Amino acid sequence: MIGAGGKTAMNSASGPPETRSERRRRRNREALIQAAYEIVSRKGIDATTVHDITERADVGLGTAYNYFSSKDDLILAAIEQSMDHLARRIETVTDTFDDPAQVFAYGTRTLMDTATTDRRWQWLMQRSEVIADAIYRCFGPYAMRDLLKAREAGRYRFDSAELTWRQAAWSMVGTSLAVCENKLSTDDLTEAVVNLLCLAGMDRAGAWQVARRPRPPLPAAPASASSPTGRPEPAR
Amino acid sequence: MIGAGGKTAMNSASGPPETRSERRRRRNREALIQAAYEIVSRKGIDATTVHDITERADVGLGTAYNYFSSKDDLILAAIEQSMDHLARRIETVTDTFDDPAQVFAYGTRTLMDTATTDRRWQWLMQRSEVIADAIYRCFGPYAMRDLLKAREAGRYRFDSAELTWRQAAWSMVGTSLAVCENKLSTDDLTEAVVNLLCLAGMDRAGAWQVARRPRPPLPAAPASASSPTGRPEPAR
DNA sequence: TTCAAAATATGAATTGCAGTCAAGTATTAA
DNA sequence: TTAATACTTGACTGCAATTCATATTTTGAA
Repeated sequence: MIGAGGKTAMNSASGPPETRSERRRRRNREALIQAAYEIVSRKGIDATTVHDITERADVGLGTAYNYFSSKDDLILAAIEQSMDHLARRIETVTDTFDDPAQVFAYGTRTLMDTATTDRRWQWLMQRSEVIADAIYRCFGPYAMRDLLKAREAGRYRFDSAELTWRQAAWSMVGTSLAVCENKLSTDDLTEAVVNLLCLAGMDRAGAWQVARRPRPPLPAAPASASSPTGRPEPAR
Repeated sequence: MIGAGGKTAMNSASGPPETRSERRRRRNREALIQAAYEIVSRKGIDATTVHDITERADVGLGTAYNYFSSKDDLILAAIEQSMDHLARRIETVTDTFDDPAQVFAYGTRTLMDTATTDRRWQWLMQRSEVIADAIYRCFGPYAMRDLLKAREAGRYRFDSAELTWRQAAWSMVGTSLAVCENKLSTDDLTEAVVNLLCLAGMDRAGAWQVARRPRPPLPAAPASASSPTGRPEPAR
């Protein structure tokens, strides 16, 4: 599982005990999401067939449609789970920051680093309309909270957090995609963060100052969601 | 034709006279692009089939593949032509501006207005990874020139025009898409422009001042590239 | 003007995949 | 034990992109 196994762990504590069939349903659903994530990571969204996924999840083809309304729906669930997981890992680091302006800066930078470094994310970048929206939704609650905190602290100066975050999310996708396609270098990411901080209303000097601070590493990811680096294979 | 018929007009002035077959090739190519544009405008990219396009262009199905390597390639050509046309129309307006900071502001605002208002563009937003890249490339030469001019004039303050424009292009797509999907209102576009001006290094007060200036209308579009407004029909 | 080689055009056939559904299997509750 | 219900399954359907063998047009040399 990717997104930390919430349900499994909570079972003993709360909720009605699962029946056999509930257990099977949950297993199937999770297996499908996990399989989808693995195959997409390897081949990219377009080259992944529903058959690939169900085969890997070891269920019948039709079963996928008992849980998800379409191939895209299934893959989206996998993407969201992985984003959710990343958001939590980022949170454990930014929780230790003193400067509220640095929280958003670290988050956006780490997101772009991951998108351009992790083989799994690189494929996703190709279908950017899906990704951008997923980023907006999955990281949105964290990001907007961080934006607002920094504004209250007088570090940022924007009008609508929602609009600012939407623009930031899309620009991150554009920037990351460009890095994946070697149109930008990894070094440009610092400047990209600077621009985002300006978008959020910092002055340029202050933005450079924040963006240049050393970045503590993320906590290690659990095995099934680890972050292999390198180029995806040229499948399809 | 959409993107102003360069070749046709130049013929009498320069270049070797076209042979019959060159003329036919050009006619076919243009007919395909025009047909692609019309059908996509009506039904959206996904619901448009190559068959639709060749039928409308009045050529055989296979002919499309003599000119374009794939459906996407063909549709991309149509999109680029229409963007090129819009860029020129914008240029005729911004040529009259005195404040260099206003040129980029007008361009980005008009682009988003068009994307959210013109039925033809609304469909394109659905495939945003295609659009964002096309915007980056087609409007890039104009946009980066305008960015640099404004920086020289001391109105903007960014580091790399390329990066700034890339981020701006993607955020415009994200913003426009959100407006198309009624997640943002048209009124938010002014603020979106303000944020973009901040991205380019203006201070917020100055940005609001520029973004609020009255915007002269675009020159009327030629018939084949006119801008019908309203929602696209819910095809597919 | 004639003709054959080269360039194009054409649409029927191929290919490949998303999604459906009738039939089979497991689970539940009485 | 059994009937009803819920879920699983993979062969099948439908559709659209792309290919390719054949037909047509164009060209230039004789």
